[in-house]
Amino acid sequence: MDEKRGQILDQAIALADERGLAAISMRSVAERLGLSSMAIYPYVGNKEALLDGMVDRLLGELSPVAGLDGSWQDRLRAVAHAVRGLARRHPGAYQLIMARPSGTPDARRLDEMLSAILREAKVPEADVPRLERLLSTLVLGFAASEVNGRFSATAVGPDDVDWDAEFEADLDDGIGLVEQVADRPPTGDLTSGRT
Amino acid sequence: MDEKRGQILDQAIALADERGLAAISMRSVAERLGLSSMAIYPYVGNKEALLDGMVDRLLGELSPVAGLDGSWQDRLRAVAHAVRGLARRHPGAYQLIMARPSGTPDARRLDEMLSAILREAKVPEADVPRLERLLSTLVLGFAASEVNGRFSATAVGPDDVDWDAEFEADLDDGIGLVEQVADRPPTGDLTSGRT
DNA sequence: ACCTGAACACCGTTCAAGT
DNA sequence: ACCTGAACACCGTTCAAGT
Repeated sequence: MDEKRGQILDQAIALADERGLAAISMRSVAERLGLSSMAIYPYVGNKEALLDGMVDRLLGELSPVAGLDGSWQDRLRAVAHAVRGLARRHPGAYQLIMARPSGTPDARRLDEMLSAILREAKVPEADVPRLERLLSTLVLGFAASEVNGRFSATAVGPDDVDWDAEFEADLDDGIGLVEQVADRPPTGDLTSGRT
Repeated sequence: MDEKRGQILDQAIALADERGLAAISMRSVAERLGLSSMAIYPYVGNKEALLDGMVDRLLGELSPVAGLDGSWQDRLRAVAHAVRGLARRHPGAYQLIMARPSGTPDARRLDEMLSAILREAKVPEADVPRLERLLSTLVLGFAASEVNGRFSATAVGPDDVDWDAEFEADLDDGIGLVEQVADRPPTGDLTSGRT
């Protein structure tokens, strides 16, 4: 059953958020469902596939934001806020998204949302894929850093950082960057190989 | 001895690059040095500390770029190229840098280089820490993505991406973003708490 | 001072077996 | 069809012991 697979992934994500990624084992996840470790193999394949499944399930939480309308700036803000919310709801599991590339439909949805936004911003077509990668690095990276503390080592002195304000300022700068590229002759096609 | 610790870390990094991060175990690293697993504990502490030590050792490879002169644009390019080179020399070990925050002296050097560059670019002092975090996310994130294939799932169709050209274009946009902030009234101080 | 080896409580995964 | 339990080759780490 596909529903059982979903339950397993949800419990794995909950366990990662509660006890950290290191607490994830085939045994611990199965135990959370009252099963022996071997009982979950038919549903998730193996541990690697379990982790990939968790990533995909997390990205699925972003789909509500796919159907929004409004200006491209508003939609970019909405996507970025959705990613940040995902990271905060899932502080343990989120870093899997940065660590594991994923080519599933749910994973592509984020890319497509960003590409659509860039096209509406009149970014030259040749720059869209590159800027899409740059933006997603920025959005995913900001959320990851806020959550996993890469920046806490960096943070200056004893002051705390106002992450809400920093997030909005970064978003403004990201929008400025997109506008800058849109108002400029295209960089040239960066793909190689036969078209 | 501190020299022995260095040898252990170097062998651990080499092993990660050759066989992947999953191949790193206290036993496998020790075996590479002809030792039993327990023999390396006095030098590296435990496995977590071993991984942190690897991160710090990797970041140490960036120090040659700290003493460069030239325009801030040239120096930003040099830092970014150095990070990218590090990722390409160490495709297996590099992702530890993204995954593990580090507060050691070698880790701070990169932050300080970027902050110095931003100040020379006349970025308002209140924006320096934020932009420093944004830039390092961009630089580290780009290198990580190129190396670990997060983007290969994203890449459009059957075409290959010219990463060299994309890297330079991203660098241009990053410089444009810095100039944009430098030519603007400051966003206001984003740190909270008593000064 | 530096290293080894046995031991313990874990892993992921295979396989044969149970209902 | 779905699940269990024993087993195997691994882990990280502790501890007592060797030189």
